[in-house]
Amino acid sequence: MNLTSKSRYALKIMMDLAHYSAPPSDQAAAIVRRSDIARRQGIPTEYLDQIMIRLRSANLVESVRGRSGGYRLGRAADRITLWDVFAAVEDGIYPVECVATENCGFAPSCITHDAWSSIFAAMREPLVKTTLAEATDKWADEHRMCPAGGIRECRGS
Amino acid sequence: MNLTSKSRYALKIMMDLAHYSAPPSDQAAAIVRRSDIARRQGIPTEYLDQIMIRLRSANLVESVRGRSGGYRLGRAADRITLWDVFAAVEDGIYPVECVATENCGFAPSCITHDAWSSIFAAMREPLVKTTLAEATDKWADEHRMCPAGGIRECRGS
DNA sequence: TTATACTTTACCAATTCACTAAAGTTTTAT
DNA sequence: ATAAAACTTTAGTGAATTGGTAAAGTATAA
Repeated sequence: MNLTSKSRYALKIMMDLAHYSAPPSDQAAAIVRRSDIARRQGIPTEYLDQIMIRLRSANLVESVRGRSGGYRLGRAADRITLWDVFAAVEDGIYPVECVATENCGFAPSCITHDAWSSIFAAMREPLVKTTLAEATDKWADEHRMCPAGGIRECRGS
Repeated sequence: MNLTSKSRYALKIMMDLAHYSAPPSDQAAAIVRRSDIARRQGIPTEYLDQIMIRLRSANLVESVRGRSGGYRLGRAADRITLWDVFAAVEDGIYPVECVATENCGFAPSCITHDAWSSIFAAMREPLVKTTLAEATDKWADEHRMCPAGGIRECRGS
């Protein structure tokens, strides 16, 4: 399904942001420094920069420049799907070329074209239905973390 | 999801076999020549050979040697899933490394590991549930073809 | 015994991937 | 102002993978 390390890193970035920039109550989301994201998630800073550009172009993150700048989510985590994230950083997501092109096969009609269309739709569905909030909350639950607290204070046994 | 042209060709091959070697009633499945498959599906013969080796190792096809040799399905088309086909020709199917390895992320625990496991399972499901027979029948229905007749005689308008 | 077909191993050019590098630009704290 | 910290943009590159060729060999039926 063409998912590269950009998707792998992008999900880490978005989940990190969802967790560490979550507004405590009704305040604005906190700004997270890119160096903190890179350190926590083990992403080379220069490579993270490139991924951030794509996430920003898709309005999935907002950047704040300047001395105390950083990133925050572009909109609420429950309005961002996993598909949004992957589509933002990949150049095209499809299991095979057959899905990406209209005229994919042998004349007059490709025996597998319809099958690939169905496969693609079925594989895409869970990505469209799962939100960043769901993924992050599930992780936080399993690791018994306080959303606003950070890792150190409240790791489960 | 790591699907290469081997999967693309493999599905064509298996659907071609399912269609052209379907036993008319209770007879044995017909043998289909590799050159016919290659021609109909537009696959370089030498490359088709390599794919056939993998399909044969997985018992998805049987080969018959000799002058009037060729291939037939290894078992009934309704007992072959699309996942079987792709798993046979790919070296490993997973959206990202996170799924393939136990220790994928940053210590002490990867924030995205569980999410990727869920994603993988959800994307795999439709492939496991769809059989070659379903895919082929659907195509034959839409193109109004007689399973035993071949393309020429009965193409729909 | 020969034509036809399948099998196996080896090889390679082109592309893509994942990342590095370096020279900027922008903004804020002081 | 001005320096520090952070983000932006454009190039480049080594390694790995992909998609396909090539060639020599093996097996079987007519």
